[in-house]
Amino acid sequence: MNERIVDLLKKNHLSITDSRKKILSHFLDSNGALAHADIEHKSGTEFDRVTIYRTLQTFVEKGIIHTIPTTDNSVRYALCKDECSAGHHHDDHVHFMCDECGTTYCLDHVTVPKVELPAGFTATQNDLVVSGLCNKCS
Amino acid sequence: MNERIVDLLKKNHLSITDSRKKILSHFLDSNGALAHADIEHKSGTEFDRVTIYRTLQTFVEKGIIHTIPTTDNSVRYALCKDECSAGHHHDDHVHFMCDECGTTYCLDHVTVPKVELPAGFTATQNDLVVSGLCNKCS
DNA sequence: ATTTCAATGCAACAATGTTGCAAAATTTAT
DNA sequence: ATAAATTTTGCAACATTGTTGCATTGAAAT
Repeated sequence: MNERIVDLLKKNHLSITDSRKKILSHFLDSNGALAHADIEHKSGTEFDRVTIYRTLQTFVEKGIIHTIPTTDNSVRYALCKDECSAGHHHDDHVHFMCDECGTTYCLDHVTVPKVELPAGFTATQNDLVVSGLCNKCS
Repeated sequence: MNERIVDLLKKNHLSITDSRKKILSHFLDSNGALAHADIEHKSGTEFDRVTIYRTLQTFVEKGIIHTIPTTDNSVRYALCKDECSAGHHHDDHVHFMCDECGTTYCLDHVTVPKVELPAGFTATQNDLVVSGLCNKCS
């Protein structure tokens, strides 16, 4: 587990620091997506708020995590699949937000169907946000 | 134009006030979606910030406008189609965000294809967020 | 081990959103 | 049309969220 984290950081030419290792492990531990506040609570007073912001920013830039569009417009992050972190070619994501418990799931196996766009519009990324009840709440 | 606004407010049992009329007209004037900040700028110092927040909240509750999930997690609002404002049965939306100019378009005529969900998951709403270049920026 | 460079913590700030309450405006009833 | 009842607004104060500059600390390279 710890090796995987260190590898991920090395591969992206990032210094291996406590905060980065801890924050990455939070993502690996949780099956869902995390908001900044979640990480702040999980970490207690271990790290400065600013450090968490900057770490998340760095991870997004490196393609380790990605932001998720949500219906309640709260900022959430989730681990990228390998293909995503490799380059900066964005790919499509399907996410499920539970209206009851608020958990956000990444449905990686579901493919986003391509949609027809009006003339002159070109798409580089498709995000499908499905909301409803998850398997635990229904 | 003004009649349509008054009708819309009356239909939803809302008092007809300057701020509501003005904010609604901003939505009718713009083809895209608006953020709170957009409305604040368009309105100048005419209304208090709090009034704008509360007006938008009210409109969302009444189903006059809806929030849009965005990739940059900024809160945006757009007018609902009639079917949407009628009841509170959410329906599916397709939105397009231009990476260049940031304009958000509601693509009402595009239908969201249903996706297969894992067992135990039930969907009540599907939002598809497509990003790329709009017809003006490509 | 020492230098070099990157990352952190702190403080201060900016933006965004919320709440309570009195004043003003709108609607309803007389 | 006027007065009472209700809703909406503006103000103030506050809470949350996110950003920036800079000195200090820690990691990496020589």
